[in-house]
Amino acid sequence: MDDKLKINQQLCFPIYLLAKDIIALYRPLLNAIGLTYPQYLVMLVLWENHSQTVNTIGKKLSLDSGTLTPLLKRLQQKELVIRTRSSEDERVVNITLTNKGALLKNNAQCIPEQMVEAMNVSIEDLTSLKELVIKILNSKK
Amino acid sequence: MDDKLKINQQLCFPIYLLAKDIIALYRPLLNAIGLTYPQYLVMLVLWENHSQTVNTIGKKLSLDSGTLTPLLKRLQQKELVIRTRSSEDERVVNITLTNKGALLKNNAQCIPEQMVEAMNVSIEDLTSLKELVIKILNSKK
DNA sequence: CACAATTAAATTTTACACAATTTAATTGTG
DNA sequence: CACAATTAAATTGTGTAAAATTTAATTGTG
Repeated sequence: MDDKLKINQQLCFPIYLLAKDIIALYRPLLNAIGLTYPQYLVMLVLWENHSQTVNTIGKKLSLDSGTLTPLLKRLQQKELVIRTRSSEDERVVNITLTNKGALLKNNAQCIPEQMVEAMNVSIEDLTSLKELVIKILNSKK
Repeated sequence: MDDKLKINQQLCFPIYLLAKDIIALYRPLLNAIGLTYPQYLVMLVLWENHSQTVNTIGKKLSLDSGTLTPLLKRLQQKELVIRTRSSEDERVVNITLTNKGALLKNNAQCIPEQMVEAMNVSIEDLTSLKELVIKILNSKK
């Protein structure tokens, strides 16, 4: 009789732990450039596309305005982004990288490599993990 | 020239998304029994062992007192647990299931099965994901 | 054109999560 | 025994997350 409610029987608990562990590994690396993990995600999105609406950023990261509005205000305080209301549609807020924000990308270049090293796992395992996770993410309607 | 800082190149972003998605799938199921996901984890640990110290629970779930103290006070308000100082060591707080807390396990029995269905993924994929994640979790020193 | 419906952010509330500090109790060593 | 070091929780502060509500602007239909 195996108890399906045993913590080590749970399928989701390891993923919850891994997600927290990964963010903990990022923390010292991101701390060096003054970002938190969610802030880093926003910056990644902006480094790919200099100026985007709050809505667009939210869709790419699955975050809503309740999370993004204060986060973006913190990035603005750090002078990494500028927030401006769209003139075509006053409801829309455009987030644009400052020069400082764009230049921060240089300091972030080493992070992916440092993370692979910090995780102490083979590229093969990382790759199959990523593919499996993406497959499962896509399996939802 | 692939840009290692592209969001879809990141290995950790899919895991971050999956962890959030899983908690989102749990939410309606756990809402039915009045728990959040971290509260559910604490209850899982207590259903396996009726009475444990805050410290023990924290080690099992990788959560510190800053998170657990208020969470456990909420479980106490719901009359699912009792918090008592140990008489042998006054620094230690014992968390004990109430009758109500123990009985809640019956209402939770169906959740693992409902989750597998909600995730809409084959058992094979879930199993290999879990094993890979555990392997990676263990690969740290 | 009017006005209901929709949309985009912001705000509010509740609840983690973690770092750092504080408080109180216990333990180890001289 | 004394007292520094350690340990366990609690507290404080900062920063996500998500649900629900609010505000303001825009769009669609009669």
